[in-house]
Amino acid sequence: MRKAKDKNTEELILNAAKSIFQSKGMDGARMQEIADKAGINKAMLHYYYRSKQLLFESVFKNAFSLLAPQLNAVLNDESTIEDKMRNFTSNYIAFIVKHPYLPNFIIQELNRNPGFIIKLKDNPSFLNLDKFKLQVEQEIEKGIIKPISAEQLFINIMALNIFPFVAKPLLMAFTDTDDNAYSQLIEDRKTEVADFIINSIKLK
Amino acid sequence: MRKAKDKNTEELILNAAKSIFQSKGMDGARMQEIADKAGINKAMLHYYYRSKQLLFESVFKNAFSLLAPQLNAVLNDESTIEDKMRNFTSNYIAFIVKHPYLPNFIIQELNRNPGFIIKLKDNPSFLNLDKFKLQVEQEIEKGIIKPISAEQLFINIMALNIFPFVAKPLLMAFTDTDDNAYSQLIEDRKTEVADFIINSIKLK
DNA sequence: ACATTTGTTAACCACTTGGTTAAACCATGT
DNA sequence: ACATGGTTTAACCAAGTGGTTAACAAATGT
Repeated sequence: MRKAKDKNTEELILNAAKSIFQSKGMDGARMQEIADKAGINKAMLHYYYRSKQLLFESVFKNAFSLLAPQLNAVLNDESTIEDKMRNFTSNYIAFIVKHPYLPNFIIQELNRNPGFIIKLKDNPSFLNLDKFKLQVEQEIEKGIIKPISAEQLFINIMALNIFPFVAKPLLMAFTDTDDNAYSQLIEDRKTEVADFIINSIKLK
Repeated sequence: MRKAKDKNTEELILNAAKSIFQSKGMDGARMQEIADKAGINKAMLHYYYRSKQLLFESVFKNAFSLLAPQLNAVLNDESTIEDKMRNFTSNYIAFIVKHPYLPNFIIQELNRNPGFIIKLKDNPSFLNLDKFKLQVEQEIEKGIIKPISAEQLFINIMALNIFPFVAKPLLMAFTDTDDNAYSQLIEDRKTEVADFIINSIKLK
């Protein structure tokens, strides 16, 4: 029974920590609150993760390893850029709808501690734009899409997909929508964003 | 001499608070650190602003009142949508380059406390999309631009302009650029973003 | 000149913070 | 039965935290 119990508590802590860290950030989170949420004693947090910093890093790496691979999968598959866009926006928005705190959490904590990403870059499964870059250049040469820097295109894709989640309260106020209406806006973006990008870069 | 000294200290505090709050957020900021940065005693912070919360709100409102009016000015002027795009992206990116912490600060703190924006919405100078919405509908009807919801277009504009600042560490890692190269990418976006939007929505 | 108001300081305070400790608990192997 | 190992707990701790206080300094009004 020992191993089962171990994993249970450890996971209990990690889930509670994820929930608290992602909604309140490293600075706003309290170890006691995480312990309460996990339904265990505060000392257990330190027993399993030694310190707040290490517990936080576990949560962060966990979150990052959810967000990044999907990017890689799409960017490196064999479909055309147009198909990539339709595939990606639809899948990615659906994914973030299920994990709405994730992008903001990662962005916020990377801003708090930019050096943090250096460790992640060493990981060989870290996102690599080379293949996508090559494809963009080839499609430009073939006259399929208009000239554009692959980096700029990539930034645009990320911006259009992720920003509406990160800036939700601001955009809700500016567009004067309530929660339901905003969810509908997001839902519409699953195709809107792809259309917007393709319209912009495709040569007819 | 009293008034001059008052304003001096008060402003000293506000500037120090702005700097600390914008880089560390409400939770990460320490009153002592703000006092040190302002070169005054910690008690002065409370003498002038009563509490951390009130000092923070002063900084926040101050920051917000910098970011919002420029949006309003562009959205409500008389130029065509194409001109608006070129004008806006160029001006707004130049503005944020000068205040790089601003968007992230506002977005982060609004996520921490979404109810916070309700107070701001009451302000009559708060951003209003009605005129822009009308213009979009008119240009669609005239066959100048393709059909698109004004809200979606607005979100796209905001996303393309602001996201590269908010997600800078992440995008630097993904595009594998250093600080200089990234600044150049941003610089290029002053025209790139407008082109991207106009290409997408303009009918030829 | 002097009383009053405003600005500034150092010392202090109650409370919260992340983290520790020593003792208890409990499943297991012998 | 009992020793052993990891697991869990309550109580504790030092270092901060935002905030207060009482005394002092400086300017102002009369």
